[in-house]
Amino acid sequence: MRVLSTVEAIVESPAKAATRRRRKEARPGELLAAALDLFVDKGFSATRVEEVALRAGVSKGTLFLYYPTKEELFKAVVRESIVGRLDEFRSEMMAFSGSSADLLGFAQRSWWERVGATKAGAISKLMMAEAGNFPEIARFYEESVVRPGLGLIRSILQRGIDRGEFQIDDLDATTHVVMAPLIHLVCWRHSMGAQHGICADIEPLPYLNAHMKLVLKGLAKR
Amino acid sequence: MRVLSTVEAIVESPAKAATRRRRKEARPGELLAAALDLFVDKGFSATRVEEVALRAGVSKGTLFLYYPTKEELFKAVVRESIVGRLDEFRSEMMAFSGSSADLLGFAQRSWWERVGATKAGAISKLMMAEAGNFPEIARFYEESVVRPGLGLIRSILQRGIDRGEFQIDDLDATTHVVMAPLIHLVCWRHSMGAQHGICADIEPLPYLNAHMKLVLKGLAKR
Amino acid sequence: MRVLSTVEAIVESPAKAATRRRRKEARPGELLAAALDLFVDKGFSATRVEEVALRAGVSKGTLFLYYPTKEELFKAVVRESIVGRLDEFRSEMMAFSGSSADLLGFAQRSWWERVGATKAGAISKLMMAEAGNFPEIARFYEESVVRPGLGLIRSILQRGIDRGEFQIDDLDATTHVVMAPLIHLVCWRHSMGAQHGICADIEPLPYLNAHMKLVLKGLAKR
Amino acid sequence: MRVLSTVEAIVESPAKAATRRRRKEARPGELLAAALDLFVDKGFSATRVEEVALRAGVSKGTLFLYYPTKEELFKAVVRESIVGRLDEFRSEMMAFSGSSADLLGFAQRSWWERVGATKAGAISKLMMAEAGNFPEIARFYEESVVRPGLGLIRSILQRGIDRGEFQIDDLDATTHVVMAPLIHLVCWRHSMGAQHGICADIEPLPYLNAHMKLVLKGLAKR
DNA sequence: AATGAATGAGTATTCATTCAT
DNA sequence: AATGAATGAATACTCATTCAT
Repeated sequence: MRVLSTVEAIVESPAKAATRRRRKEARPGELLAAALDLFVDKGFSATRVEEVALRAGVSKGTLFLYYPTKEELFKAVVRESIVGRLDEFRSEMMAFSGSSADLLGFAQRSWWERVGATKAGAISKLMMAEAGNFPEIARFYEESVVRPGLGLIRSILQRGIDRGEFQIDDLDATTHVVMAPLIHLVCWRHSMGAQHGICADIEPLPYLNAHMKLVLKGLAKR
Repeated sequence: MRVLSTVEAIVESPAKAATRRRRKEARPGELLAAALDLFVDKGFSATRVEEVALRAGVSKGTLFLYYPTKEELFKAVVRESIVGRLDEFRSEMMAFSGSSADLLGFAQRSWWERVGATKAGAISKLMMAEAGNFPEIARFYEESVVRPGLGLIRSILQRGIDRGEFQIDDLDATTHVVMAPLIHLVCWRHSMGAQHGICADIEPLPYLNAHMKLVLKGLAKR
Repeated sequence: MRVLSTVEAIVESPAKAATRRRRKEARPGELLAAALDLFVDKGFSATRVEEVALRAGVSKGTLFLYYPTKEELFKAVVRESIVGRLDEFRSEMMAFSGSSADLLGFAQRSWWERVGATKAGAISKLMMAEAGNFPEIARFYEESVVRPGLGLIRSILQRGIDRGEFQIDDLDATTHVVMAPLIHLVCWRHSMGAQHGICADIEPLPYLNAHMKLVLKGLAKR
Repeated sequence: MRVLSTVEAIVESPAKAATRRRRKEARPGELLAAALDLFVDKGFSATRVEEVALRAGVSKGTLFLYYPTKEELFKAVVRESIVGRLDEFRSEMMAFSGSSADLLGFAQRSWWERVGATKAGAISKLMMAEAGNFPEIARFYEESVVRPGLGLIRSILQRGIDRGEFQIDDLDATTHVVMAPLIHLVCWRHSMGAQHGICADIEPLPYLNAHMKLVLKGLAKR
């Protein structure tokens, strides 16, 4: 038995409604962030959905309102952490006008700042660990992340060859070799390296510098 | 300390006893081999102990006779797959008298043939995936594999510097960078690459060649 | 007892208010109709309240505004589907002046047309299925449907005996036997018979004819 | 550290082994009996598998050792309670040499004693309640129980016609009508009738007598 | 009154582990 | 030592019910 004052009726109602709506729109993001943290940390199976929900500040039931199964949640995490990032990169590369060596260095730093050093970087380790159990996701990941990523590096190397800057015998294999230390870095940081005080982590900046130095000298014509 | 009843003592023939003893001694190895396969393939949680037992040709109960928990089984798998290979390497390296470039190439090939291409190589992927859930075993792995492995590479690089063959600014970081593509190769082969028909695998030999070419040129003095 | 705010009072037009009131009065009926359909079809447990709400065109929350629990909804469905039909029958029977055989045939057809063939007929199947879980409602059903129904048939049979038309040894048992095929018909139609293409349904009219023929010949004096 | 005496080794071991084996062979039956009780009583959904297990004197997990899902358990209950019974009947009917009226009476009594009055009788009610949720089981039930059952009655009626004992217009419809009171009896006894002190049950023997009397008179030639 | 987002108790099912034989 | 039947804790997912708007 509640009597609304005219003031309440006008002012309070829309405000509250807005709050609710804002929560609802924020939920998926909050859930994905929580899930990303936990999946990366403990792996897929060892993560309990209830934990994810609690970390996102909602109840178990609410999670299932947004993602119908744990597996779908996992897929959404992978998708969300990556989509769009790569297109961004590609257009930047296209616009680059300096030497191919500089372009490669620029690409490496961009990747590190926008992916490798962020939570999204952990996805690589996650996929490494769970690909065997989720062929469907593995395919999705390879199509939408791995292949485009390799393609990007390959196109830089090709550009270097075309401009007479790089000398490369086996382009495909070399593409993999150039990318490998980057993947390795994020995998390490989110597995062994995450065991602080137990395993030594890799210092990213010196590592990235050494990587670029080695690669550029290794690729250089002459 | 169990005393055989006369009935058992009479019934059991010497031949049978010998067979059984041989089986018994082989058991742990069979179990570890089966477990390694499955752990590498599916990860720790997704592997059911019954599957391991079945693949090893024994019953579930028998497995627990040898390894009191699934975690202990996992640790035993990692431990067993690692022992002693590196000392072998080290003494070979010590004895090597050619150029440091040749030594590095030799080390890479030895590693690939004796570790990377074998089941033991899969351990790297397994540790990458499970380090977070097994800190103790991660430490063990770091101490007995990672650190010595890095040490080995580092000593080769140092040898190259000392002999005026290599020019390296940041030795520690470069050591990691040189090793990274090797770890990456085995990780890939046992995760994404294992999804035949779904994800493209890396061709190991061209990849290893490209790796060595890039690294040697990248390290070379002048 | 809620007091409308001035805003609401001003904004809400008389037309809207009327519409809403009409809707509001119609709600319980729409909900019960939807619930009846689903309960009959799928049983109590397998029916989800959300489905009921959806079918009635309201939200889940609204349903609970009218019926505080699913059980109460169920009871309301049964109660509502039963009320008052029998009194109608009774007075028609009282007024009947033909032979008792004709009266029995007339009663059978009336029942079929007004109950058996309608949604209300489905209640028998529902009660058969759920009596064990709803003792209170079973009692209610027995008192307001079964007993009066049997009483009606019984009084027709008694009329036949009194008028020298029927010969019956055990009146109570025979009453049950005469009624049984009718109950069976509706139960069947709403269980096995409803599995179109899977189970053969019973053709009602031939079945009812055969029933009447058998019963009348079986009851006839001589 | 346990020392077996020769006596134990010889005597105890086989005995115990036998006990175990006997238990294992008895399990399915015990589980089905428990499940039948509960399914009949509470319906499929309202029965918890753990209850079934406990009533059978085993743990939840053990039940799933024998039946992989609740639904499979249900199917097994239906199968077990019925299969074979019908073939039994059929051969007895074939061998019958008396009048068709006697044969019908004999069939009715046999059914009652061996099915209707036993737990298996409850299956009819169970199917009535759950057919909508288990089309697969409904089909199985109709094929293996309903159709053969109706066929049996139909063949008796046909025999009566052929021998000039019965006069029947619509054989198919009449078959249903003759069977209906029997199905009704078991449905009633396991739903409304089971609510002792709440709903009046049907007395089976007078009911069956009245049924046979009505049917025989109703079918008789002349 | 109406909504639908949120809740959390409840349940089928899995699987590491135990233990009688 | 070996077996495999039995256990029961753990967990994904459902759904009646609540409640802020």
